[in-house]
Amino acid sequence: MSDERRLMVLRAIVQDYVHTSEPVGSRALVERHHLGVSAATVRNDMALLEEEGLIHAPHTSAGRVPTDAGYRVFVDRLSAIKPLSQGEKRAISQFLEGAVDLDDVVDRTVRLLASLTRQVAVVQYPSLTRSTVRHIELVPLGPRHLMVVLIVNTGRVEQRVIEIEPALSVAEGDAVVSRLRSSINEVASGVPFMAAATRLRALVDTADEADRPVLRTVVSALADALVEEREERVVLAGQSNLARAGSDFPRSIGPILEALEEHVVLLRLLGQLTDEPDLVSVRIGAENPVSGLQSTSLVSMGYGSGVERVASLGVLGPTRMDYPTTMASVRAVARYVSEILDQNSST
Amino acid sequence: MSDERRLMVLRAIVQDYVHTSEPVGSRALVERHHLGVSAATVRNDMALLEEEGLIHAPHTSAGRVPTDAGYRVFVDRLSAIKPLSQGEKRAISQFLEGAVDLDDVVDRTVRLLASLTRQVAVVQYPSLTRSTVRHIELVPLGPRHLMVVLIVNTGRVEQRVIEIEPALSVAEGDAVVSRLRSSINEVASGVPFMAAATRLRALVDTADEADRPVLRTVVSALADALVEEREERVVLAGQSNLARAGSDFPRSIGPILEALEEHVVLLRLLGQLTDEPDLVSVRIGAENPVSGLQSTSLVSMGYGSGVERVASLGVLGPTRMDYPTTMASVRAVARYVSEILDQNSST
DNA sequence: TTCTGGCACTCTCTCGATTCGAGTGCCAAG
DNA sequence: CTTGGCACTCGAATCGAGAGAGTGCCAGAA
Repeated sequence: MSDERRLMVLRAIVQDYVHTSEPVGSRALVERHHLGVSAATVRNDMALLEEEGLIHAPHTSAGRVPTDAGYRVFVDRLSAIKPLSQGEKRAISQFLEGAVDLDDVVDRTVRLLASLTRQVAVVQYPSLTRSTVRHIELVPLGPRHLMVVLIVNTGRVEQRVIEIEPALSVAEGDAVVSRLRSSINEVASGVPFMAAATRLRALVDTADEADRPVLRTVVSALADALVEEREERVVLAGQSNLARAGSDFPRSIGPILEALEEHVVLLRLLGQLTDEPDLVSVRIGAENPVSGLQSTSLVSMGYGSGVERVASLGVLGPTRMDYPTTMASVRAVARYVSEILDQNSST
Repeated sequence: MSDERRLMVLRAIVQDYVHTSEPVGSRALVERHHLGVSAATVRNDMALLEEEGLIHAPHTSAGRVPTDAGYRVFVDRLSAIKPLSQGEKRAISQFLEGAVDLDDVVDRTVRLLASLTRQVAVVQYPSLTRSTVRHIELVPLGPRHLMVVLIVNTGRVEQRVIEIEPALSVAEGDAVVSRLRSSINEVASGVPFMAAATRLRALVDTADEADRPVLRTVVSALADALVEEREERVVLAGQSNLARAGSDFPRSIGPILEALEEHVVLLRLLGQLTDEPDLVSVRIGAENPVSGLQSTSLVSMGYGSGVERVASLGVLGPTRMDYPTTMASVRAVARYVSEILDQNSST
């Protein structure tokens, strides 16, 4: 029995269903795809596919619809990522070139991804876990306040205003601050976050007795910023695309929108990627652990500067989506963003 | 003829309709509200209200529904902002207290507003137009690159990496940078944006001949950041609330979501507030110039530190909304955020 | 004048019955 | 193993009747 053909049939079903969004029957199938067999044969194959749980009939006499498992097989074995046209590639790079800073890169990326795929785009801010400190700046704002600015090699800037005790003297304030600035940068500049945090803590103990109280406050603010979970942010775009595809969702799109507002959950989801680099990951329907997103698929990929993955981006849409093209778009965008970030962080 | 009573009837209609979301008939009206008259009398009043264009019957024999104009009259003349309970106020201030920086304030505000009103919340980032420069920092990143960091009195930080020509010499680089840093801060620190931009440009001409090329680049980057329109950003939350109230929208919620993604348009909308401070502004249905938002109402108010309005925030929902409570929430949140910002910018 | 009760009328919504059609499952023959 | 044929099933669309809610209007009361 032709395993081969059965998979062809599955592929045809997925393609047609994605295209028409209506259950596809045996007759329509043989007409649209020139499988060399008759409708009856296809029906037999369909019965088998249904037994295997790859397709499913909404009711006795309607056509078949792929199940989550069916899409899974399709994605894993029956489709290749469709390469983008030259024009599309150019459009992507042009759109991203113009970004002025990290916020802008992220913003443009998410919009680009949404308009490219006509789905909901999700972009995680480059995470700090692998980042290094580029520079730390201390700015006195008066005798009792100091602004601590942490500049990250990804281009991100993090700042805190701290209150210091005792107050800086007018006479020595500036001198103290520049002393601290240089010793802090000496131990932390160019150092990865985790290491920087421990080194800084060590610095407190070896520092000049007089500087300790202030230094302690500064370091604790920095350590705080270094492990800051808030960094873990996501940006969304294209929510309106959900409404367009509204009929694809069994219940309303409400639960989906709700889930999308739970950024913490989204982050966890994006974090669960298989860690293989340069590989598009697809999570289909109920494979998705988040309630509310069980009728959606998430196509995502890591991106970041250099070889190490820094964060993830992706798109979310109905399980009935055009996987090959969506995957192509996600991959292309992830690569271009990585390039852009590379350029930025090497300057 | 009792003008008075007719307005009472209008108010009752609005209240009932907001409550039940179904057209309200004369019988139900006299039962729920103890107007001292009979249903027939109310019917006569309704006929008049309809002539005036304040209410409208979906079809011959259904109840009446307020028109946009009807809501307008209700908001302007028939309702008072319902004060929040002590507990709600406490909850608001507690929720906002914990914010660590400006991004966090905005983020918390928008979420708070969304969950408080159960509608879509919109918060504009504090605008720079009235802001002053708190400090400008130059950080050398190598011989040919310099990071310019602009710190604003609202707590916002803006940064740019620039390429300089000619390259800084290893020997003199640091000296040049600190010379520039101090002269720049001398003219720009504490100065409002517009003034700072012109002063900086003037500085280029009076500066030491040798420093000019670098200074020119720095100043142009700063001027760029100072007028930067990108500052004009909005943050949204609570989109899922649209789905919940989905039946209130004639067409789907798609167009609304689309409109919400056009941040530029939203900003214009928020900017069109009546400028009276401390006053909640309401734009109802078709009063709203944006296509796609014509079946929604926007309740907004300015906020900001000090007396001057810095930006706006608000909520967007179906025209059929509970105006008194929504207005109360918006006002309360706007006030608290202003307070928070006040505290921050005075440090 | 203004209000009220009564009554005929209109329109939507719901329900059930009927019909139609697409698609299946199965079978017997190629 | 494939194919054509055929009976069967079940949802979707159509139609009509009936119910119900609400109005508009009128004539009489206050």
